[in-house]
Amino acid sequence: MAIPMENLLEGLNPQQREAVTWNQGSALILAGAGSGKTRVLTTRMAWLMATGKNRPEELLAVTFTNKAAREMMTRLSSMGGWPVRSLWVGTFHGLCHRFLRLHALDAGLTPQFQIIDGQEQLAALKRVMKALNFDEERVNPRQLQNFVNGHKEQGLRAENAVVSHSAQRPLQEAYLAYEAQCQREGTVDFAELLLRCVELWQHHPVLREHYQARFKTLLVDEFQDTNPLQYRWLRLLCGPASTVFAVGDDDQSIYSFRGAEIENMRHFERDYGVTRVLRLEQNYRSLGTILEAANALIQHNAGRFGKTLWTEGARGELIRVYEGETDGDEARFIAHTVTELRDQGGRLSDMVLLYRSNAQSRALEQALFSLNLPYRVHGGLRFFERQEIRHALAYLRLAVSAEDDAAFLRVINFPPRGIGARSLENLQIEAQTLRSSLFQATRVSSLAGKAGQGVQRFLQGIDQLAELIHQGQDLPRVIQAVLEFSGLLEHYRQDKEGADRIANLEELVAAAVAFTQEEGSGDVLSFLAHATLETGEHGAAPGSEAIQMMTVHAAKGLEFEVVFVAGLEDGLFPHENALQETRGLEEERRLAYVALTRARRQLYLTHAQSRVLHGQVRYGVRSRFLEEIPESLCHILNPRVKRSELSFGTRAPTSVRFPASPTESAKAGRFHIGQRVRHDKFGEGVVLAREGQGNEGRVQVNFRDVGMKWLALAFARLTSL
DNA sequence: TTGAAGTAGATTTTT
DNA sequence: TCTACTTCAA
Repeated sequence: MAIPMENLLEGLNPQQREAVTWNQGSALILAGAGSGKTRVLTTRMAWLMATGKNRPEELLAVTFTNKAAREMMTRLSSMGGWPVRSLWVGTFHGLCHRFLRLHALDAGLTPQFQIIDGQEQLAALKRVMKALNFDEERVNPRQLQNFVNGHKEQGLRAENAVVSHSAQRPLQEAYLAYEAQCQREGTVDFAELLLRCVELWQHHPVLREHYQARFKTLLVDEFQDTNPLQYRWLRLLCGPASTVFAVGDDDQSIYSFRGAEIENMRHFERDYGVTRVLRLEQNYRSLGTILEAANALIQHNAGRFGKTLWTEGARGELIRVYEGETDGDEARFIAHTVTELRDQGGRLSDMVLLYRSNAQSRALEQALFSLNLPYRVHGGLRFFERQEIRHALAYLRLAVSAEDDAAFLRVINFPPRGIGARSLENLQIEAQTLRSSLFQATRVSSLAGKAGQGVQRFLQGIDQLAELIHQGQDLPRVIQAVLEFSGLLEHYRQDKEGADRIANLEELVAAAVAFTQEEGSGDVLSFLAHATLETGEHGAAPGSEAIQMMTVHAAKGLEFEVVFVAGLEDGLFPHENALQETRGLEEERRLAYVALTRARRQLYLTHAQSRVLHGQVRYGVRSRFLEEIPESLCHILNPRVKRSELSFGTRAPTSVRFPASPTESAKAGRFHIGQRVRHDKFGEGVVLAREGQGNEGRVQVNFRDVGMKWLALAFARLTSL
């Protein structure tokens, strides 16, 4: 044993210790925010192994994110000398993928099956609709996607779909056709990974019993986020002699729109004979006042398991509440405060700016920018989601599986080879009569002769690629070959803005090198799965000194010294779509609870009297969630002053305190925000926003005559007035 | 094949 | 009001 037992349990509080050493069957651990949940989970695994209760191969731990899975692995390996790499620790999707690769044929899949992400799924559904001659007016592709995923998350195939209105008939029909199309093309979407796995075990009792006997302990992280399909998955995998160790927090359930059901926690109690729920309530993250506020807020929800966070630490400062006059004012307040905190020695990377919806980031970014504060917005495109990367990988996919029409369509005319919509239509017809894939149809079609060498070269290139893969050529070299023959590099070299894309393509080769080293093999299929399943972190680059900006959803699981929550108005947060029913409102409240509990030391809650939304000025009321936090915990920064009492005439106090003054924003460069400028063609205007550095960036200018324009500084002839 | 022009849709999104 | 996407003309 790598670590003696005493050391393993050392430093755990009594509740954590009880959870770790639980010995009475399945357990449900109610783990509050910042209560050391991951530590308990990993120590539990280590304890099971150290006591000889389980051998490593008898454990299976499942999480929702790759990050969480990695964190568990890292902690485990720091705890001792177990063969961590051989452990079954991963995301639901990652583990399902593993099972399905092992038993592809039994699951009714081609061994070359490819995983598609949400975007590719949407594209696939649009193709289905086209094939069925469905009007995008009548059936909305997004709605169809929700229909499909919603059903899959409930474990329902198209044939069993719930069709309550006649308007849903077409949706079911499309779902049915989509299933067939995926089967034909050898693609599997995210929900399908789970569903196939469940069906695999249902249809193959021998397999199911094998795994049931093998995995003695199943550990589940973030249990409150499981959907019915995942619940069933777990139920099937858990054998008569196995136990489940489920860790979750009903108060942090914020993904019901993705099919998650908190009720699963109640079902769990019932189905797994849980007699006592263990609670981790001691919080190691936040100061007392912050916890008090969070506790008070969440108490307004009904039907909770119930828990109260507490800390041995100090109470800390009061929560600062600021009411802006406008959203711009709110943003300037935050930017000013950030500056102050930084000047007092605070680190920007210890601060986060949270909001309910991405649309809010704009105004906030503008304010930060004009004070020259570096910021980092989370939630943009991730590495493997970039267009050029998708293209490159599509070539790879096509080489692996000629049936993959989605991949074919992505690359047949990119870079352009003169294959227009017309030729594609003909191809499609040809493929249909031949009952073959588009790629195969291309081989025999007249198009190959007519449209000339481009297509010939394309066909040959894919064949050669397939040959390289067949020979076992190493992955980076295969990708290099893709880049060369496809013409992607050449294409982006012609493109004015292609430099970044070329850099990313080179990065792809680097990623392949890294992957090959980590995995110890350069299997193309594994790499493609990796690309879809692990879309690449888009978190702040480590070491970058910038304030982070993200939605509250994205902040779950993270913590920061200082947290700003902006836009606390009814209609925004809680969001208006959720105001109707209690369930929705309660989820919004949990979301607010998540937001508050991200803070270690300082918490700022802000809102605005008016804000511009969808181009219209909206007058908001302060969020009910603010009212639910005891006033005694708050320091209201701007006690309401009646306009008539002001000596500034019509100006409100807030706009006096936080002006977007030129002196502050001038630092932003030659064209600072608020700067009046002239353009040869557009006339006079005012700079409203700016992106990028120096001459590389672009500015948004509101021209008196022609309105708003974004102008690249490198090209636009702008003169300051 | 590109660009302009028009139009729907605008919460959150671990995989 | 903005943007992302489709449609239409050249």
